[in-house]
Amino acid sequence: MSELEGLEQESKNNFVCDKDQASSLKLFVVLSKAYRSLMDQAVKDMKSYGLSSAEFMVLEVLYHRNRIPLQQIGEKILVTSGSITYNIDKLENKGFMKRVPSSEDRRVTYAEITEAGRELFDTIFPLHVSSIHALMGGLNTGEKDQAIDFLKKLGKGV
Amino acid sequence: MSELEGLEQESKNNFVCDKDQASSLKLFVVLSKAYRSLMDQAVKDMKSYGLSSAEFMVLEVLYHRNRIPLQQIGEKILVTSGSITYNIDKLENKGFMKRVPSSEDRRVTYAEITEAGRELFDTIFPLHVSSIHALMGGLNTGEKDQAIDFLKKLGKGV
DNA sequence: TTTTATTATCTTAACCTTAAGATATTTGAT
DNA sequence: ATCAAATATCTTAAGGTTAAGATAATAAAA
Repeated sequence: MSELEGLEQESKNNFVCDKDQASSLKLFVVLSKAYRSLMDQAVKDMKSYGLSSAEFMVLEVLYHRNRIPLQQIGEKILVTSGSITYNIDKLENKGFMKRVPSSEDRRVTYAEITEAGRELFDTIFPLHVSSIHALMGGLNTGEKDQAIDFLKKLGKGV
Repeated sequence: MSELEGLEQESKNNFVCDKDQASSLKLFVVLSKAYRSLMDQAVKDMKSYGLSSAEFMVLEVLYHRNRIPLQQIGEKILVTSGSITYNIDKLENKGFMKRVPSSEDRRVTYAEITEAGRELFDTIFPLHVSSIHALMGGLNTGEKDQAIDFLKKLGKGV
């Protein structure tokens, strides 16, 4: 299939931005691409354990906190209450956690990891970490530390 | 609301990974957070022009290519054909682009930017660039260049 | 030439997220 | 003690993405 059919022309764009802006834009594009390709792989890894990325993150929180109000999970992983309800329902149906009503504050429901959930996570977390580590193979340790530093600054700058 | 109700305990986690893995994981977390907070702001900016981020990206491609097969847009911005159909429909309804059937290959439909689309993008692209530039204020120019280098390596490492 | 494989677009259903708002409970102010 | 504001969870509807597959057209192979 030929791609030239008469009218095509490359770059009518006559907007030129200064060098600083250009490098900011480039950074944004490169960051997006890196994030997407890494996250795609990470998601595949989590799916291979039978968990969506949101479920994985919730379970990770529960693994470290054992019992925590639903609300606080949403704050930690930055999703809305609707999404928490949805994902907690799924994890509860799978038997990896259960809801426990608070006796102190009847508005509150705790999420509590079950033995099955803990066993699952004991198994998959090391696998996941080593999968992430492999993804980061493009940088050596010193570069990673610098990259961490830059990305922290970027995140805060917003 | 007290957060301690009897059974809580911090970190039952007894999995310890080596230092390299730990810094890979940290990098992944920091990258995710930076991406999300930057992208949240960028999306707000695009919404302020009346475009979703996907619509913005499609229009950006069209602005530079003028006319391009639908398929190739999906390849450029990494979305599936279903998503292209959805977003092209919206842009076409808004009058910013139109479908043009190829006369050479009847399977192919070109997306072609309209004058209205070009005018819109002439207006909003400089605004968007300066908005992105502001978001990147956490790093100076040299740091940006280094960050770009690292992120390229990371993206390729996958 | 006929068949087979590939390609481009569109359709549909499922999934996941958010925003808005409903309900119930608790806290704080008067 | 009462009323208003704040908080936690859930519900619903809408937006947007993907995966799978339907359809049609072209290219390649037998």
